Amino acid sequence: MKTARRVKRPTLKQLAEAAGVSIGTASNILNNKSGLHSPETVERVLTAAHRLGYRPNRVARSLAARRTHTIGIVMEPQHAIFTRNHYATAVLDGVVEALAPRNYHLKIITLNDLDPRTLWTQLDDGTVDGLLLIVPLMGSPLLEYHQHTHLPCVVVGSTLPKSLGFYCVDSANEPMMRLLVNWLLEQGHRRIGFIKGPDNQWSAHQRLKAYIETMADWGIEAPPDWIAPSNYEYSGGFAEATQLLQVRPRLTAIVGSNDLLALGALDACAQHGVRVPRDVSVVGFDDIPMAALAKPPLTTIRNPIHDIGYAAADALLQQIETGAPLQGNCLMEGELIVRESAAPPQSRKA
Amino acid sequence: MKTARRVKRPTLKQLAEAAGVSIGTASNILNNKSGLHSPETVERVLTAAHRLGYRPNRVARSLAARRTHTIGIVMEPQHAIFTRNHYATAVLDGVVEALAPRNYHLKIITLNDLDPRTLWTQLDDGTVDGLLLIVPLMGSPLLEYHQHTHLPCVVVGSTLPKSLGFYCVDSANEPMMRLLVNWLLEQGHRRIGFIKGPDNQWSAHQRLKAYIETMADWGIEAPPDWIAPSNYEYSGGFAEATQLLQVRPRLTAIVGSNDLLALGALDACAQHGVRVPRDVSVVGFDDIPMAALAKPPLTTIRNPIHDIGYAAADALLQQIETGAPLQGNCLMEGELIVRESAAPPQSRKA
DNA sequence: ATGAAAGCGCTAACAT
DNA sequence: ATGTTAGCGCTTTCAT
Repeated sequence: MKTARRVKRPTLKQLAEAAGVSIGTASNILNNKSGLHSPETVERVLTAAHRLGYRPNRVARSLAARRTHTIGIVMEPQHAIFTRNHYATAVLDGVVEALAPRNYHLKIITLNDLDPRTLWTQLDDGTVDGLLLIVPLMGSPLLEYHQHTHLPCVVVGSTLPKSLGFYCVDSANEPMMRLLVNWLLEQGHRRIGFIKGPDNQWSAHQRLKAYIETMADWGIEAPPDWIAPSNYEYSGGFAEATQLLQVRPRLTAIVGSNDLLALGALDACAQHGVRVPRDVSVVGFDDIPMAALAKPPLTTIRNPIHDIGYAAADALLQQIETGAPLQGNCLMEGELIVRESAAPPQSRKA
Repeated sequence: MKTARRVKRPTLKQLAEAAGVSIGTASNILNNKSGLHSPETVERVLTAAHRLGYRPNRVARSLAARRTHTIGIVMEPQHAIFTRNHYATAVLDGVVEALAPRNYHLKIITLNDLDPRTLWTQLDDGTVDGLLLIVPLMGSPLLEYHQHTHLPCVVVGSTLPKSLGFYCVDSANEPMMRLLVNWLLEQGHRRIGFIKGPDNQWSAHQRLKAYIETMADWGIEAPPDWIAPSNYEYSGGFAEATQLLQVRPRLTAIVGSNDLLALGALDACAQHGVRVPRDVSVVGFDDIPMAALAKPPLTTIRNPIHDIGYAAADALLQQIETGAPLQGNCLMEGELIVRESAAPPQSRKA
């Protein structure tokens, strides 16, 4: 029975000694910069590494190479709860998927607050090669990014004004919302209500704009009481739909500008004895997992969030590795998912 | 207009020079090891740091101090999809919450596979001070942990056999399932079916055991066809409930050993015209967000997953900082959440 | 109270 | 093809 205690992990130096080569040679071989090395030397080093149980110290490597092979993902503090943030969770999945095969690592950066005195020290601390900013909000200190750091950066889930200088990967909010509203109009709906997301999110404004413009395309000017400002949450959808149900003459359809809002609207309808889709159609935006399980199953637009996360990570790595800043934005579309919560409006027996 | 380009971030050395102190002094002051330093020196260093925009390089600090202030969270490869893994997501939230105020950082470690040749090099690479193992499975190479590394470690979501030598933070699966089944029995149910989780998860065995024993306490020996092996997923619940609905004489209640199974069961009932809870009661385990929104809302047990994540991170940090291995396990309970998917059995008009 | 100096474990440029 | 050496930016003794 061996009682040898390996107090410390072997270092490259020890490995080199054990293999009878120089430390530089050992380093090269372990980093696959061979082809320049005799097969037997390679063999000797690899064998010794295995025998000693050598494991490279990535921290030392990062310091010397000035590359950490790690990226950070940054959220607004109030959004940093994954169980209540399907968007961030799905982005995370996409990022993880993009990183794994490229052997990059991922750091979740959780900010307690966005105090500008400490913010940039936390973000730019040498531990990451680049940053993914998840749905930065209007007015966020994060938008001053380029004044404070030169770390490569990609914005996810907000399509920012060009002037801010970020490369953004996001849903094509306007085309997608147009598609959705257009479809409702084609189904025969004219009196369509809209529950809007929070004022500090770009996507909320973009989706609302698309709704208004699409209605206008059909010659309809939506009055203020058809548009309910809310917050992208179930409870908001429930509350606002309750209001929209009071509009007279009645609305025949309600657009939740995300699925959570629509799900809340669905339950508000059920609670008030309004049948969906017979009395009113309800549609959402995102196609979160719960949408398909709703009663009735929710008609919505698939938001390719996972792919957005993947593409964003991909773009960031490219920027890190080429050093070239990315141009323009990447806006991804998603198709309409027709389920059972929407149908052509019934002619009503008044 | 300044056109100065800061090509490189200032280093501690430059800061020290600028402040006219030695590098060691500057280091001490920045790390709040003052009290040993004259106020004016402190002042000079801090001012210089601010003026230069000095930001400590955490990588260098980690190398020198041999502490990274980072922990890693490790999942089985097939579970590393957060959008399909509410458990891991909720644990993540708890961990994030525990880490933030302590100024620890978090690395998500995504393994493509558990190949033992590369596994430990990936886990023990010097970038983390400790590891959180999320729901390791029976037979997983991760269980050989202590043979391969001495990194501090805490297991989350699996209560492992003592012999494996891990400190585990987990739900108190047996007491909680006992509570649930007991309640059903108290409601008058006797013919209670059970949908079991996957064979490679300890929790599945523990929950089943509690079901069987609680039934036995009431003098009931559940026959094999009351127990449906499945996989903790919605689709499994749907399929197995469909089978359980065929059992004759009829079951009056079905226990999904997690909420997803119960949700599937709920929909299977709806699909087959079986009314819940009138014809059959359905209960779950976990209280995931969807449970409350189900139709009817699901009666279940609250699984304090977030708190488990928090406690696990807390335990790990303690172990890292004291160096003392933790003793025993930490099993957390959760209360019964009575909603509308379960009711006393109806006497049936045959 | 402050400074000097020796690493931490590795990469990369250069020399041979 | 291999060895030597100078850092990477910081912490931490040990002197003073």
